[in-house]
Amino acid sequence: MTRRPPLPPDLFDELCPSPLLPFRFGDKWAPLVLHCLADGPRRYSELRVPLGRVSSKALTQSLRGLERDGFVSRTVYADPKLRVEYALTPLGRSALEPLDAACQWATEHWDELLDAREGGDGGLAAG
Amino acid sequence: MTRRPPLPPDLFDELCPSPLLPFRFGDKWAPLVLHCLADGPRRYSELRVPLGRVSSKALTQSLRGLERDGFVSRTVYADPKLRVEYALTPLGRSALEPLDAACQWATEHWDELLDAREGGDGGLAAG
DNA sequence: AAGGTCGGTCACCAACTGGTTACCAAGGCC
DNA sequence: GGCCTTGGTAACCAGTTGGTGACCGACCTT
Repeated sequence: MTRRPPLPPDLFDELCPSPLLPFRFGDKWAPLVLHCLADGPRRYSELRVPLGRVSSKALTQSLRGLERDGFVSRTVYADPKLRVEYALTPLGRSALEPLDAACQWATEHWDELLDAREGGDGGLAAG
Repeated sequence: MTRRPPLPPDLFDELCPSPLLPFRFGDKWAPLVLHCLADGPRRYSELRVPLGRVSSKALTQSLRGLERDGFVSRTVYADPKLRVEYALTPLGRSALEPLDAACQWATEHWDELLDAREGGDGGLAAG
């Protein structure tokens, strides 16, 4: 297992468009999970760090959904002790492209999105 | 007003990835609405045709959300009689790019998506 | 005058989403 | 032995989403 830096707790800070952009990929946490897996497999407990407010139930749900739909693979290692790793499948990796495109679009039009929201009730459509 | 063909009732047939793709843009109907507006303004009743199963309430909700977030504009004409037209704003038009990218991705990976779903319980994550 | 179309609103309701809390077994550490 | 970590599951509950059906005024046609 290559040594990669752990996922920082502030990976998704308040200004990151990912959680707020009007695109949804799967459920609430799915796009963030995919993003977390972009640079290699991660363990369940690793994923919880940057997501912060995710409950174990919600994360499990997201992961099960992503696994069921073929975006991530789940591998259990019992080497010396229990370890579960989630990794992107080729399908999941290919999905990062449109996901990133959506994220980049949101970043580019962030100001317009905020302008439109001002004077409204403060929520993106279903977002 | 240029003469454009009316929206066909079968615009979104069962095999069209739009309604099933795991990306969500706003609420359930929003991406379809945006797609319907791609080639020019449409009236409320025009939009109901291709959407088919949408209730007036749901369509209104979608449109209100898209309007609030700056994706579409709503214009009321009382010329001789009441007419309400919805049109894409520049922001809404720009959003078609990542939306189409997502749709194209889903089309390209349609087989894989179906394969993954077989043997599952038949639903895309939150889709 | 009667009925249809247009563009909705309102009340009600069922299903789904997602959060909280408690709980669990297996293994490691002190 | 006792507690922590890991990777969850189960029960409960509140909020949101979205469907149905009734209804509405303004306008047009017959």
